[in-house]
Amino acid sequence: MTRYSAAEIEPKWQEAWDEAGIFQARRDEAKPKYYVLEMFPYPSGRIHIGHVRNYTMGDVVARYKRATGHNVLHPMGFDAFGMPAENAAMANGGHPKDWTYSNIDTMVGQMKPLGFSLDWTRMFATCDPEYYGQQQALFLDFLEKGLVYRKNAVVNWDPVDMTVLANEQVEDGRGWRSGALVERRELTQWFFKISDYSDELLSALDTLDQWPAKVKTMQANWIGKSRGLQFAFGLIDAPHGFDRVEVYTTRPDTLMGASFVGISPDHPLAKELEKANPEVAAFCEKARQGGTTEEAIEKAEKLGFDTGLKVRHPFDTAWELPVYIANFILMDYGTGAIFGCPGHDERDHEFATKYGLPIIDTFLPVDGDHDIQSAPFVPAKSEKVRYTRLIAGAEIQTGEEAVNAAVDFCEKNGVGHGVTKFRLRDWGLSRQRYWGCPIPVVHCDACGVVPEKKENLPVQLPDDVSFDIPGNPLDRHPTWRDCACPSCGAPAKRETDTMDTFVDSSWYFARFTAPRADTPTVKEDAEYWMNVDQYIGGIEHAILHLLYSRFFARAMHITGHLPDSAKEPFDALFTQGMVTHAIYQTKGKDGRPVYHYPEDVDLRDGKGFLTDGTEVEIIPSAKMSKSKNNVVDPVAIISQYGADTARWFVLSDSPPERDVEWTAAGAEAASKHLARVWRLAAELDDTPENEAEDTALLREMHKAINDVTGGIDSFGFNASIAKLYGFTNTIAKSKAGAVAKRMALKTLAQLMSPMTPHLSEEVWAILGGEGLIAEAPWPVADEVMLVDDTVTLPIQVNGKRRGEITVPKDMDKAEVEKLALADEGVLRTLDGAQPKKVIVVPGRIVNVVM
RNA sequence: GCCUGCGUGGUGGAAUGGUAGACACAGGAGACUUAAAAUCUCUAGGCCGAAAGGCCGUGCCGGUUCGAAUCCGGCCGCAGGUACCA
Repeated sequence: MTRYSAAEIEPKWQEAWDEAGIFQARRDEAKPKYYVLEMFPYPSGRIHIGHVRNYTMGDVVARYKRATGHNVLHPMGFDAFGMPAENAAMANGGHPKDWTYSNIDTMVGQMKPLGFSLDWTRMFATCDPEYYGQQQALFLDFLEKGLVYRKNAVVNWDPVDMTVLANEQVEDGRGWRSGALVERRELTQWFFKISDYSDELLSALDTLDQWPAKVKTMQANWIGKSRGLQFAFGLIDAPHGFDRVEVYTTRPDTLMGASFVGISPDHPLAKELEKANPEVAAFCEKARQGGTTEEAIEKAEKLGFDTGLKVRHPFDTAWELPVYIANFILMDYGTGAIFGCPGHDERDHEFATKYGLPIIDTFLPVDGDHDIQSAPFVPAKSEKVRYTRLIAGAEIQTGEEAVNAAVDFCEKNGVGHGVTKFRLRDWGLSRQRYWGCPIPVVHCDACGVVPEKKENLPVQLPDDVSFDIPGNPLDRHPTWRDCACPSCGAPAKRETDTMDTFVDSSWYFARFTAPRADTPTVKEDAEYWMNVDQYIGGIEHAILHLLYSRFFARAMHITGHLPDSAKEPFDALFTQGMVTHAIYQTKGKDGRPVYHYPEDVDLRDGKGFLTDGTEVEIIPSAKMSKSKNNVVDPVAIISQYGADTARWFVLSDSPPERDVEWTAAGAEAASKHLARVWRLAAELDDTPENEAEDTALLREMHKAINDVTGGIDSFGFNASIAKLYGFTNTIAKSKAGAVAKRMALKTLAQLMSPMTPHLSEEVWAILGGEGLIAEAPWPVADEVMLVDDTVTLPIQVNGKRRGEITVPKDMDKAEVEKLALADEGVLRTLDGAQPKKVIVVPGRIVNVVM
């Protein structure tokens, strides 16, 4: 070989690793274990550059940990259930199963050439009956322990297609296929009791010291612990059985600013009024229109309906407040009823202004005024304010203090009681869809809801289904539903709801420890491999997936499937940024957006055109998403430059946690650099030794070991790569002898090996390294070689740099000050003036203040 | 709407209280070559200046500090999440 050829060396070394079987994980008590896991992909069809970035990061960690003596588990699988497979079946015919497994084949075929150090023998897809059967077993165990139950909850209902829609399928309040106005409709659904663990899931965040602070903050806010007052307003002239309206408020201190009571359209009182009053019924119907997302509800126009009913204010029985039905109050939150305080709440202010309700202040800025009529006064709860209509506590106090005082006061006076509530709701897992894990229960006329027997698991999905009409094919399957009641044996019907795909991804990390076992986990394997030492995935999973997994680990512990120590299953978390790309969109005949692949769009002068000349609308920087067609296929880069170049390239430049707008500029340069490293090794001559040059090179080598290792340890792969560029330049320019250079190059190959494993093996072999570099121990920096004797200090005058001095590392402050004041640039700037003060920060800087 | 981040040259980015722009891309100049490719060398934030040097500069406005890209307050823009996309 006369030049670097990725095509020649990469398959060769992949074979060598395979033959040595070094990536197959086996329990070995003699070594510390290390479990590194990247969030497994959805099999959308082809891998995209974001996957390459994600899995390369994981592979760097896996290879580095292997080199530092760890017994590494690094598995891969597929999150294979979900809507896109059904959408594909609807759009193009075919079966979700075929579509999914064929995608998995393609993606595995694309991943293997990248040379990831994965234990492929552990691979599974969540749609394998072997996997989801064990998930059904978990479900039954959870059910037995009271962790699962049924209740009503709202879904997006498409009244034309007569089907439940996912939030994604609701566009501007209308069904994506029918175009009909979506309504919120109640359905009986299965729930996990995650809310029982709210407090624990919140407080345990403090123990996750290797998680990003932002993820913990997001989860804490999501769980949303609040202290408030629950009390009842007495209704005047209420319908029979409705003499009270129970409300919950986090701001009881503003009770004297109340101007109305609002109830949800799904509140029992609203439903009662609806029966007798067609006007109420019409309003409630309108109020139920639109999707179920928090965003849709919050952003919708605030609508209210005055029921004509009044309640008495608890502290002034002569004070009557009107009762409104309002579309922004959800039955799922709190009690489904609120009191409105327009003076100190944006939403209530908007509502009061619209319906001409009074706006009353209860507190104002400590010194100053605030025009409460034109805008609400909403300071942070921690800020001190001056109360004008005080319930309890000091006149001037923080909102927080006032809330506590008000709760105490109300309790003493028999107006309700203080309660702690959480925003976190129970996890609805029912999906009215085919391509998911069947919920293993049976509905029997005599026995009710009966769990399926474990020996009958898995409850398998039937293959003979069609997607030509909307709705759940399991509901209309002629025979699949029919079964015998596991309890009494009478004919019964299977549950046709399947599980949310978040269930599938909430325990796959545990399954990887024993992927073929005939129980969900195996004690010895779970105890040995858990926890995941390093979990790596997208920030988009910061809340739901991670919170659900934390709950699941607890539930699996309770049901005996995970040890107590695995209740927090991910020791360290790293959230890598997303790879974003512009979306190219045109409008179809029906006015709906049509998305175009980047490779089909010509960019000229900031505008994009299709091959037929049509201009496309460019939506900048969005998460790569199959449904938006803004994905970039890495195959072109891999086939042109090889896997190592692709790996090196996705790690260079951008810090791993940051989002990157994808651009292929620079792949060429990455490839050139790898070729250069290869050439340095291949063309190593036999220059005789030269002590000064050799030592200088070896010093740089130890610094490189130190810096590159530090970069990998802290997920600063871009920083490691910058150092590796620098070290390569140093070697190339060095006049050192062949012995020192060989040592430096072998070290360079090792330091690069987590990123560019194939090239590193090749260079290692060329230089006569022993065995596989993948099995060589990681180099260790010699502390002595890292220390420089002198240091260059910048000298500032009034914070502006005017010169620099080079001094011995440990020179004392007074001496440094003297030299600094003698500096030419300093003297020129001082221009004879006496410095007022000189600040010397040893080893860092000198600042002269004049 | 709400929660969480992010914003630095033509571009990706470095610097987490101490020399702003490391390293790299694109650019410019040059060497080698008949030529090209490959490789190598130099250059490079903006403005003024022949140079020495000076002034300005990290989304915008203000503050703290001897010193702020970094800390604090307000604003603008972008991204992620918002419980049925995964």
